[in-house]
Amino acid sequence: MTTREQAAAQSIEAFNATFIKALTEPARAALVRELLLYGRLDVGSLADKVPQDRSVVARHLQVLERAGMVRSMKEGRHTFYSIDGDGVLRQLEELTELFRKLVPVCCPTK
Amino acid sequence: MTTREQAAAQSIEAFNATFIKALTEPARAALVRELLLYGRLDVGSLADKVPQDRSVVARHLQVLERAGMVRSMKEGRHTFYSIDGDGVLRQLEELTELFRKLVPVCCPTK
DNA sequence: TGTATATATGCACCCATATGCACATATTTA
DNA sequence: TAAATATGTGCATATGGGTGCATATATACA
Repeated sequence: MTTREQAAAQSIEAFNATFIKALTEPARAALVRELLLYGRLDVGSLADKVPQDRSVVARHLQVLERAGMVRSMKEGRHTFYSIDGDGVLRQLEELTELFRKLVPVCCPTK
Repeated sequence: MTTREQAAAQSIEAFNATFIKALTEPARAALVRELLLYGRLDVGSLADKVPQDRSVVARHLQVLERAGMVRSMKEGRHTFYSIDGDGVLRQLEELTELFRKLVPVCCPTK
């Protein structure tokens, strides 16, 4: 496998990252926005701020958590969610660093 | 508008960026992969390498171009596409830098 | 000119997934 | 224990967007 093939494979894998896909749904982006604003909310409070049903909100939050965008903390009957700032930043930095190395190999400016 | 509200608005806008959404479609990712491998191809050559119809490939390339992922160059009846490596890297760096500033404001680690 | 080639667009179809309801599960409180 | 509250899950439906066909547009060549 050539360097170029490796680079192509790596970058595709990186761009396919779950954490990027999670944000391409407007409803999920709206939830992220509320969490950025308020820092920490439970499912019900979030559901009050968006048009979707509580069950839908709960499922979107699960997707965001699997994607590493948010963390959850159970407290009694409530589940509080908050943005995983460090986690997101780390993923963004890795993606940027990878692509920084790839550009000279894959797609040099003529 | 508070600093926090500004930060939330900025980051949502950034994550909603077209260039991120463009890559979450497998067919488009496959086209990017071919372009990373071969550097520069016209629509027909790309269509030969993927299962989709030529019309579909043409449309995906339009999306990728609007997203700043690829550049196009018309030469006669051919349209050649190539990865906009510097453009992609710049967008990734801006996104990372923005979020780096946002984390202390929006979502500090407890 | 006329024909062939390359790409782009209008349109209808289909599929993945977002959605909401009903219900299940879990926890608190009277 | 019973009732109320908070969240999660099964299931049927709706919807957005990817898909291919037919066609339009543009360029090259005879």
